[in-house]
Amino acid sequence: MTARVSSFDLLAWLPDDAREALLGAATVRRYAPRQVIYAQSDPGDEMFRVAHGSVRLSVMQPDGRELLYKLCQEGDCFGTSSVVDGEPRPQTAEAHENATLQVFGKATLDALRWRHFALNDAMLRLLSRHMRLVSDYYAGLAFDAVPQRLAQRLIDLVEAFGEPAGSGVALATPLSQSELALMAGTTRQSVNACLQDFRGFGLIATSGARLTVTNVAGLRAVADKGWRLRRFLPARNSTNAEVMR
Amino acid sequence: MTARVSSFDLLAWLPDDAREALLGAATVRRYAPRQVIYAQSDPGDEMFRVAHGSVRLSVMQPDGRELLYKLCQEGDCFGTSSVVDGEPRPQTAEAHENATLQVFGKATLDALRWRHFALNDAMLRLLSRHMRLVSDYYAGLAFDAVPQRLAQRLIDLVEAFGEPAGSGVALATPLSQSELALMAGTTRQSVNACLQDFRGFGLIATSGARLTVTNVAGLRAVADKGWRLRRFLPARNSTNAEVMR
DNA sequence: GTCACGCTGTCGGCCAGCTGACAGCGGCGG
DNA sequence: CCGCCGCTGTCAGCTGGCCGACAGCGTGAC
Repeated sequence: MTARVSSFDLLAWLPDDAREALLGAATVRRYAPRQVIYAQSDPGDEMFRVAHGSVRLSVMQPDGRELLYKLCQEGDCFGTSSVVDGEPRPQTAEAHENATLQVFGKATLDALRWRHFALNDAMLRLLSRHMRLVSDYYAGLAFDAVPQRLAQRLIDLVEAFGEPAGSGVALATPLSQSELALMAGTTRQSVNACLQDFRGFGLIATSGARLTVTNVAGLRAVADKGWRLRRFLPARNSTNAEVMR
Repeated sequence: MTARVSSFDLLAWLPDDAREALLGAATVRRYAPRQVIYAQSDPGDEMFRVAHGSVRLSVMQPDGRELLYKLCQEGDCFGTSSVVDGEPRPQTAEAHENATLQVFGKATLDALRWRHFALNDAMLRLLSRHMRLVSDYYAGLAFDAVPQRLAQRLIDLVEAFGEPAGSGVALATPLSQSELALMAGTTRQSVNACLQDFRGFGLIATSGARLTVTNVAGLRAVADKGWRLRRFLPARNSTNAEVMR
């Protein structure tokens, strides 16, 4: 499940003329942090692209629990499924930081797909990628333990929002432990325990909501091979030490 | 999570001329039960449609655990993502019963998408549906308890493979409890306990591997509202009784 | 200053479901 | 007929992680 598919930028896969046609047809909208772009199970026939800022994609369970499965960065497109199949929105999208979005209506997209055939390929590819993302993500939820999932989320985050800083990679976006919990599909308390642990092994450093990853390779090892919370370890830690090597 | 999307039949969404063009371009292959059509992480550029029989789609975890997330019935198409994005197969496909498949190569599909524009729409829709299926499925894994998941899987199964029989709907496909466990993402033992329980409440009847659902509405109530295994109930069962009403 | 609020850090209790183990049972091959 | 194999049925024991609770801390409003 480590095969992360990076880019969700429809425009990047288009030849120049098609890209320009799309950009010309786009409406631009701005959103404030936490402002809802669309809500799960709403009808909808617009696709979005993040021009600036970041957007949270989350699914809400009937019982009220929430899963934050993707933080979109600049270039990422979302909201494609409902445009394509006319079914309700499968997820909620809201602005994370201040966000500027390009909006494409279904009618526009359909028309442009006729004029620029490459748009068909690009949209197929986009859906396919999104599916891989979702299934990798959920498979992790079902099969990996909390520390692994959390490590994986941190890796995803530094890949998308990391910026070099001193002894490691700092996250450009501040994230509370509760938000991390939503991403990893666990509770704040468990996230806290894990982060303590990661810090203890020198994988990350924190100062407030500011998080820096100091050992990406180590984190990746945790995400791949597993890890046990110190809380649950018998005595002098063995397994974790050898994971780190 | 109850919004099941039923059909995955690309051909059903096409106008006659496009459908016939596709059928004309298809190769036909036959597979014996348990024969592998393609394996997860293989490269691949063919899409398949079940002409006859049934096909298991499963994902294998690095640790060897397996999840059987869809049993394809006649008409269902699969293997689309790799055709579209050229990435490795995200799942393993193998014949469940004897199966006859129509095979469509990437080159064929690309060419036909030019000549029959509707094929673009149909493929987009297919991917979108598949994504919804996968995410609903996994979300259930992450959020629902074992009895709910199992009930949901049984409902899916009767919808796809049910045939009226006496006092209920019988499954045309015999399924072992281990296979049900793979579908529900749990263990054989838990499946066993659940089935006992369901039987005790008159939701299902079994004779060997032959399974009959006698109360679909009741099962749906379990899938939606929850349920506790009798094993874990305090004393005289309260919650379950009221779920049944 | 101080109050409120949201965050981090910590702990004990609890429980669903996984693990491993074993018994019984039916069908099939030799 | 016997032995094997894969299936169902059952149980005791264990454990990862959820839940509720509470303390401390920093920041911003008034």
